[in-house]
Amino acid sequence: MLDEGYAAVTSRRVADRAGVNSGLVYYYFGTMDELFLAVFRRRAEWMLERQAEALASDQPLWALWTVTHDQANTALNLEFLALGNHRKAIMTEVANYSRRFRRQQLDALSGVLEGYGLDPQEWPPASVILLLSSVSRFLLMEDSYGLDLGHAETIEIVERLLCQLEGERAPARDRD
Amino acid sequence: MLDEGYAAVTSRRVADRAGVNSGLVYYYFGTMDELFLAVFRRRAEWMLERQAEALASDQPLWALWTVTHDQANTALNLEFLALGNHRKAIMTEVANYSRRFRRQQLDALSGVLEGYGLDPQEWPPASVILLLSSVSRFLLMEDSYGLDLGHAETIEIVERLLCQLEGERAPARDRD
DNA sequence: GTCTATACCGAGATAGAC
DNA sequence: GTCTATCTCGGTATAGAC
Repeated sequence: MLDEGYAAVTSRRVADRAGVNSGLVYYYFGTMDELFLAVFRRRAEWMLERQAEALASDQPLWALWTVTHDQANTALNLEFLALGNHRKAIMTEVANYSRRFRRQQLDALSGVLEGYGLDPQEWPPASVILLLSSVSRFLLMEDSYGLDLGHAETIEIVERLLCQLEGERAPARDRD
Repeated sequence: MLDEGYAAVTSRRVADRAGVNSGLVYYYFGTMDELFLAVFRRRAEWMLERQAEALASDQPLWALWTVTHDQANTALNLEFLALGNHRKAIMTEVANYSRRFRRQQLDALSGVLEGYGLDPQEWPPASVILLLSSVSRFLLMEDSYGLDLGHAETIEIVERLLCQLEGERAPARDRD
């Protein structure tokens, strides 16, 4: 899916990769759509856990920034989004999980941001999260086709703001 | 392409829609990839012109914000991006045009932003453009699957900043 | 549960009549 | 230039042996 796009994911190739016959795909999943949904749900659940861990750190903003800034996730999400564009069931699932991600971020950060002295009137937590997420995703998207004009400076700006709010980023323990 | 995704665009269906035989697609374009490239290039050229007009206005930031905030473009771009993900020629063309778009924005806005009193050290023009573009795109992407949590507040923030830099948005003449 | 075999469809692409 | 006809391939999905 990452290398060749969702259209390249066929029952035959999946079965080949798994070392079984293509009939088994239908035995276990029913249709290809169900297979895509199963993959999506497993990934999404795993990412929700990862995000929950990140948000539970003592520097939740830095952690969110780090966890969002993950190339593989962005590329795959894009693929699922494009897939959802013309498969209703998948679109619905993408929407549901997106809401859960956003909710989780909001629940974890609303109090924290106020604690940092941010006026929720002027800088609503939902907006701070949205701004952080969108910059991160957009840069990664551009990276994917080799466009990085202005990226370094922009990352610097974001991280400067994070520093002001949350202090220096603590040294990573197991971040790549 | 918008309704059903790029995979649904086949030589037969294109020919049907045009009221001709599918062989003609190959007569005129050679391969389906060439057809996609032709569509992409024509659209991109048109959008470059639209962007140039926007940037030439007396409120170029507002104009850029408006022109970027266009649903149809975002959805189609996503589709081409996904298509490019596994067709090298298309990926290359997406990259080239993205660079031209960014260049055009930079050339038009660098001076303007400095004129607004923005310190280019603290707020490099490339970053301001990147921030504006990424928020706009991200919100539209979320809109496409019905997620709008925090959107209104975020748009308000962006437009508040635009106001500070460029004054009230002038009443539209022929915006949508 | 896993396989082989196969039905069926529609894709990309080409040949050749007109 | 436009058509019909057709080749070849690979997709989804199912039936039925083991």
